[in-house]
Amino acid sequence: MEQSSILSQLNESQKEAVSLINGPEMVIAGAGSGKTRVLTYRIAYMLEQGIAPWRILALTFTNKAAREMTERILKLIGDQRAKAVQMGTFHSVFLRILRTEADKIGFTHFLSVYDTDDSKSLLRNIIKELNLDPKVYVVNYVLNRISAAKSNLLNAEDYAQNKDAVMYDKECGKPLVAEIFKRYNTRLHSSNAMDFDDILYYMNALLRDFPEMLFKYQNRFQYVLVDEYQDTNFAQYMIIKKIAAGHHNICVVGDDAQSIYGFRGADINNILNFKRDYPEAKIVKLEQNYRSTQNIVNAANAVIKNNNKQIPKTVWTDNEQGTPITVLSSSNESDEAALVCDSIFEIEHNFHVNYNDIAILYRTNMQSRALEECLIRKHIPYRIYGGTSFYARKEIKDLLAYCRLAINHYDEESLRRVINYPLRGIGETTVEKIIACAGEHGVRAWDIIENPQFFEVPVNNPTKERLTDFAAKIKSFTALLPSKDAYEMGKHIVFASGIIAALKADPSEKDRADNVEELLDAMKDFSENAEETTFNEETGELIEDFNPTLDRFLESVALLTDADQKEDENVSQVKLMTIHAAKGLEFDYVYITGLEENLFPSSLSIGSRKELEEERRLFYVAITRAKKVLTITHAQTRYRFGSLQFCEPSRFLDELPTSCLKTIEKASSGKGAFAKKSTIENDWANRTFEKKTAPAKPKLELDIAAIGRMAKPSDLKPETRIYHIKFGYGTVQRIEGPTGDQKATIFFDTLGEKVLLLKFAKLILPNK
DNA sequence: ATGGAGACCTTTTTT
DNA sequence: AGGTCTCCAT
Repeated sequence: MEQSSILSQLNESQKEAVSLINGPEMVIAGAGSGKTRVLTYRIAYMLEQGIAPWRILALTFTNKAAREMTERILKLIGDQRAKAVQMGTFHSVFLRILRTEADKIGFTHFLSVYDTDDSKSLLRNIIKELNLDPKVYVVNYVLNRISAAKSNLLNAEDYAQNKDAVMYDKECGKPLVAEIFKRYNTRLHSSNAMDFDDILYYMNALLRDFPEMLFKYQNRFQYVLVDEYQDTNFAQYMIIKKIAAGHHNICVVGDDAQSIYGFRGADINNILNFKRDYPEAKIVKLEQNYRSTQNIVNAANAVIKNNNKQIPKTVWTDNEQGTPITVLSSSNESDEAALVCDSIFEIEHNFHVNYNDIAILYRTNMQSRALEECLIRKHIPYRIYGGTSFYARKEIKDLLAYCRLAINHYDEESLRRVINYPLRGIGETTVEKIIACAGEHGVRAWDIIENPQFFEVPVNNPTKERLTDFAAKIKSFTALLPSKDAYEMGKHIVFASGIIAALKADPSEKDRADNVEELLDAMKDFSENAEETTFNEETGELIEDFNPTLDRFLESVALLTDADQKEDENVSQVKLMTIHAAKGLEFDYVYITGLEENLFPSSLSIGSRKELEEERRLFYVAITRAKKVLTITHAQTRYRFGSLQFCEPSRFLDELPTSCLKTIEKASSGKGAFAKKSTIENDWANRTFEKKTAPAKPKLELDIAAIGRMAKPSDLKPETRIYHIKFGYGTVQRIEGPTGDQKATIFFDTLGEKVLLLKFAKLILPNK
């Protein structure tokens, strides 16, 4: 065969991974080895070989990854056919299919997707209805159990039959989880709704129970590609297996060393056992790292070596040695934040590094607070990814609930959400009566609301009238759906529902009103710009026609993840995110913070080897995000649950090879280099920077931690007892002056009155 | 009904 | 510590 121009841009193993398009193949792609490149080139190559785009199913973990890949393929082959590749997340591709085939599994095309909040809210209601103690039946526990079951393809009946599951719940003192599960599923079903896990569960059920469906989709998807295969769970594994059984053209790409979603049911064995599932499978290893310096690659390798279970591979790089990794020790989290911010300030100032090329990573979202405070203080632009997402906000959920309800009247969670918002005199008691009444009659809450007279709900007549009024309003929205696009609908609903009036009536709700506006903007953008390429299944003809209807907007929004947020390339901001959120990304400069025992590795993982190995993989992922410079920090104390905790440096620090590190002062005693009292000086900062950062003074700061914590201006009021390193204990007399330049008058026990500038004075708030 | 004070709980990680 | 939830007073 003639050498394809696509293949000529690849190294030998990449070429191998791309060009073997028939038969099963597993690509083990080490960090930074060009995994995305292989996937996109492979698809481009397939298209070039004449494979019809709609025969290709490519599954990713984020919409963003899918979008980027489509764009890259488009660029590679310069052909609109790229858009017709069935590329998307597991959830979005399968949801689309389930909508098409909804009647087969007892749903309608307009089914709702419950997000985690909706699921929790429904569970809370069920627990209440069963008169169970919500302190015993903790929603998170119940949801986790149900989610894990569904991810393993167990439905409520299977669960109730499963001795291990039932036994486990009994031992936890929660014997009725199976019963809650059953009711939860019944309610989801009668609400014409699915939760996230249902999308996978029902997709598998569709293929399992309907041979014609299996045939249809096996035939449609003759080539299956799966990205991040190490993070697939059992349900995903089974679906892929079923579809791929048709043509055996399955290509999975992943890295067992980067499997970090075990807690969510991802099973690393899916990748470890691929060869067993497909004995004829070709295994290709991508081991050359193009991303990072040698120091970083070596450090990552040394860390991951401590894990037992893995596919043997040697990641190496031709890149330069690079800057050694710096490990910084700080006395507490604000000190840690200050070290990071100072360092960022310096590199920006001295090397004109774009803030976009800098990322601060952490194990848990809560760690972002101290960092954020410091970034604000130092005027460093930043953006935090994750945390409460836009679409989880109350006002946004309210508006979306109206939208969902207009499309799917049976959506009980949406109904509950807005039936009395804005207030229309339908209280909690009435809602509960409706739900109870619906249960008795075996109908939906909506049926009752539409006709409260008929079902004899025990509420008074004015209330009944309010119910029918509400139903009429929703139906009036529904009537507009066929003729209006998402934006027109959104605009109409915002006004007609009274949401905007309610928000505008209260000046303190200004932010919320703005957020609603923002959602409308998103709807507008969707209505004007969304496009989609579909195809005629018989003729393979491309159809570019797209109707930006409200249901399509909701669909696009329901499965969004934080990673999917649009990037604004024009702004320059330091990025803050959890390590999980950073997977698949890369940055020139990376700061990994909070390398402390019980935080990273998390206290919840320390108990088992398996979970500890997952934490180590997480550390591996974190290290390998860095292209040029990696800085790792840990704090000696940290506030947790409102009280000061002493923190041992993470065991992972000891796994970093000294040859990759900057300077190490060996501790005179103790096991590892990072035994409590040792510090690593940031002499990298001293050498390169004109303006030195104040060197850390660990001894002094340890003392601070022992006495109390650094006082914030807001802590200081007259009568407050404080401690000053030089002047000793004293009592605050008064605080005066403008914020940021305040003066404190303090009466010291031994020295008498002194006036100190808060900006400079290191005042400590002693522990009681 | 509305709001405020106090209890209480949080912490992995997220599709 | 800080946010959410609950219960009590208005």
